[in-house]
Amino acid sequence: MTNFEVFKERLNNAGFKLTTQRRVVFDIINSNEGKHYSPEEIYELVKVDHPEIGLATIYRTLKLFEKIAIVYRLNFNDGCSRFEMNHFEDKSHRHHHLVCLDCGKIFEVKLDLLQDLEGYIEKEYGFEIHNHTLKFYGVCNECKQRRKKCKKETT
Amino acid sequence: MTNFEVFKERLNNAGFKLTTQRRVVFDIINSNEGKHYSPEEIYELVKVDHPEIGLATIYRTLKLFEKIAIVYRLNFNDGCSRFEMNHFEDKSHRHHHLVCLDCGKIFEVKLDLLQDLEGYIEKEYGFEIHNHTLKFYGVCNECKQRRKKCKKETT
DNA sequence: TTTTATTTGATTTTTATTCTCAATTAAAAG
DNA sequence: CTTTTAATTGAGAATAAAAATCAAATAAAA
Ligand SMILES: [Zn+2]
Ligand SMILES: [Zn+2]
Ligand SMILES: [Zn+2]
Ligand SMILES: [Zn+2]
Repeated sequence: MTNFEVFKERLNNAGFKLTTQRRVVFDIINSNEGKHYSPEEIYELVKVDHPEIGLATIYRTLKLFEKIAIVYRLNFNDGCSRFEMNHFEDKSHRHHHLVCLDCGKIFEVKLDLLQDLEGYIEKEYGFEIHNHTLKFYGVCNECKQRRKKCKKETT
Repeated sequence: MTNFEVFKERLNNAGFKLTTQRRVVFDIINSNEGKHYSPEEIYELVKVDHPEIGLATIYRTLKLFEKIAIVYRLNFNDGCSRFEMNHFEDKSHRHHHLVCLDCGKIFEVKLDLLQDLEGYIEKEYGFEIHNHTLKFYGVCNECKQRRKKCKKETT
């Protein structure tokens, strides 16, 4: 079952229509693995082939996609929400985010490693975990190298 | 060293003045462990004893506190930032958040348990971790009980 | 006490997101 | 393939959190 088929099915199950607008937004997010687009960015990409589609529709569509679990809404404290595919076909595909405090780049970590913690929480708090988001803030490898180099040059 | 002394020191080191407004906002956040207040909520609490303090000052102060690592900015996707003390005196005090999808309540988990994952990330990605945020979404114990009860009653 | 740069309150401005509503359209029914 | 119907859309207005502005106030250095 392809992502698109899952998408169609979820729309149907929730009683929503498959419109051109929804298909276009889906395609952009689905074909940009690893990107974390804002509504405005998606709007710009949509405009290229579909200048008739309005920004309000982008916002509405993303909200709908979030509701039927087609996308995840991410927050990197940069003044807007960002979105990425929910890779439903592959549970192990969930990932964490590394946010570089220097260059602002976002990296993805495919390994989950939260089983212990989740087990503890479910047992200790009786909290039934459905999902999680984990972000690490720090300095990426590239920026670390650059810092070293600058240090050397000033010595 | 008390939280307040650390607060004064950090203001000083960063070259900022200790004003009444800053002291009042600090006191409210510092004396409300476990709470996650929005700027508006802090504004309401500040008003009780200091109706002369304006909302813009609350926003400015929280931004400053975030910069000098007095507070953390939290995001629970409810339309505003929320803030809590950075418990600097005790590193092990960092905690994760449990967000109940039913009742919206926020719970805190004091256990970190991310050492393995952090070690893996530092080694595998060369990413130097300074901080992290981890949220779990699910159903809290209370809401789980309520669901069970409702199920029984309808049987 | 005087000086000076910082900070503040009040207000306006900005900007992401939502709302409104008439016109359009997907898809169910015939 | 039409007709019907309710959902959806585009354009623009409305909302609301947060930031910017600026003259007046004030902390802290001299
Ligand atoms: Zn991602
Ligand atoms: Zn970097
Ligand atoms: Zn907390
Ligand atoms: Zn609950």
